[in-house]
Amino acid sequence: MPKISPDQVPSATRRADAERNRDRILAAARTAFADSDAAVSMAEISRRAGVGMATLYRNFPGRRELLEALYTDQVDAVCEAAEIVDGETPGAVLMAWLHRFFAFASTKHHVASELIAHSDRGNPVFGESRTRVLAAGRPLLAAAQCTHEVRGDLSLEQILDMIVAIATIHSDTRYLEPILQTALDGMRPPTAAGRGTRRR
Amino acid sequence: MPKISPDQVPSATRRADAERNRDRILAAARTAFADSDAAVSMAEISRRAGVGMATLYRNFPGRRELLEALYTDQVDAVCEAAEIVDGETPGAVLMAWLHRFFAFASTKHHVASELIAHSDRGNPVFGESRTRVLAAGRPLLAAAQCTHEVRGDLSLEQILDMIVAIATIHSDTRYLEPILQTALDGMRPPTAAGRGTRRR
DNA sequence: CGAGCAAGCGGATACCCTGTCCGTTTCACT
DNA sequence: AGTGAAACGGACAGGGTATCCGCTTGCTCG
Repeated sequence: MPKISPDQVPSATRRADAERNRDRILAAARTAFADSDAAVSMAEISRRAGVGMATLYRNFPGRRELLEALYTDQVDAVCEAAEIVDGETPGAVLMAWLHRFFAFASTKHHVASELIAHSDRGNPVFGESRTRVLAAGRPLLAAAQCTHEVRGDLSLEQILDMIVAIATIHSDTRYLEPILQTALDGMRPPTAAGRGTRRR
Repeated sequence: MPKISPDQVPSATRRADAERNRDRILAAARTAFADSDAAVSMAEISRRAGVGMATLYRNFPGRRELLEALYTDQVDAVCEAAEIVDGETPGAVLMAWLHRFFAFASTKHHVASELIAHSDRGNPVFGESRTRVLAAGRPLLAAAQCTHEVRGDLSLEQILDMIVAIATIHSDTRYLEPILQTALDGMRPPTAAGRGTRRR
C-alpha cells in the first residue's frame, strides 16, 4: 500500500487536529528558518511546534520535504510572475522573469543549498517545484530564442540551474549582482566580434 | 598555548611515526573519497587508515581541514598553470586558465560542496587555497581587463566564485559545458547592441 | 647502551541528529 | 454515550563528530 502524502488528501477528510498540527509545524519551521540561519534540527522544530517528532515525520517524510513545503507559496508567486512580467521584446521579458527568479532563489539561498544537499542523484534541484517553475518559464525562453535574443544551445533547466548556483554563493547582493549580470549577458547569442576570446 | 597545526612544524622535529600516520591518513582519505562518492565518515577514514580517531583529529582539526589538505597538490597545479597557459591575447590566456580552473573545481565538485557547507560564514570558500589561487590568477585578469577584453566590474573573487558555483551543479560535463560557456561569454564588456535585453 | 620522559596513540565516551516503533490518547461518527 | 480508527508523542536505535584519558613508543642524553 503506497504512502499517501497529506497534501494529496482533501482536507475535509482529515481530522481537524491533524490539520492544525500541520499548520503549527509549518509556522514553527518558517520562523525557525527565518531568524536562525538554517542550523535548526528536526527535533528542535517539533519541539517549537509543540508536537512530537513522529507527527513531524508523519507530515513530512524528511527534512527535504519540509523545506520544500515551506516555499510552495513563493514558488506559486514565481510561476505567476511568468505571465505578468513584460518588456519590449521576448528577450527582455525573459530577463525580467529571470531576475525575479533570482530574487526568489536568493531569499532562501541557505535553504536552497540544503535542498540541493538532500536531493537524490539525478534530481538536481527540488522536485515538484522544479517541474512547475520549468513549465512556467518554458514559453518565455522559447519566445526569446525564436527572436534570436538568446542563444539556442541552452535549455531552461540549464539556465535555472545556473541561476540557482549563483544564488547559493554565500555573499550579499552587492557582490552577487555583477555575477548574475555576467551570466545573463552571456545568454545572448555569441557575436562574431567576441569569438577571439573563446576557446575550442 | 596556541595549538600548532602539524604542517607548520618542520617534519624533522616531529616523530617519525607521527609523520607516517599523517601520510597513511591522507592516502586512506584519498582513496576513500575517490571510489565512494563522499559519503564516508571520519570514523571510517580513521579505520581504513588503521589509526585511532584521535590521531585523525590531531592531524586535521575537522573534516574541512582534511578535505582541504587532500587537494593542495592539485591547487599547486592550478596555480602553476596560471604561468604556463598561453593564448593570442591576454583575454584568451585568462579564458584558458579559467577552463583549467573549472576542470579542477569540477573534478572535486562533491568535495567542493562539502567544503562550502563546512566553511564559516564570511569565509565563503576554502581559506588558504583560495588565497593562493587568487594570487596566481590576479595578473591574468588584470591584463585581460587592461585590453578591455573583460568587463571591469568583475573582481577575480567574483569570477572564481561563479565558476565554482557552476562546477557544483550536480550533473555531467555535457550538461555543464554550455553553462560555463555562457558565463565566460558574459565576461566580455557589454556591447551597445545587446543593451536592449538588459534590465535596470 | 639503556633508561626516562614527553610526544603520540587508540578506543571509550559524550553529545547531537535523523528516522522509526509502539502503547496511549482523542476525534468523529453512529 | 460508545467505539474504532486516526493521530499522537516520547523512547529508542543507528550513526556522525569531536574529545578525554590511561597507555605505548620513539627519541635523547647520560
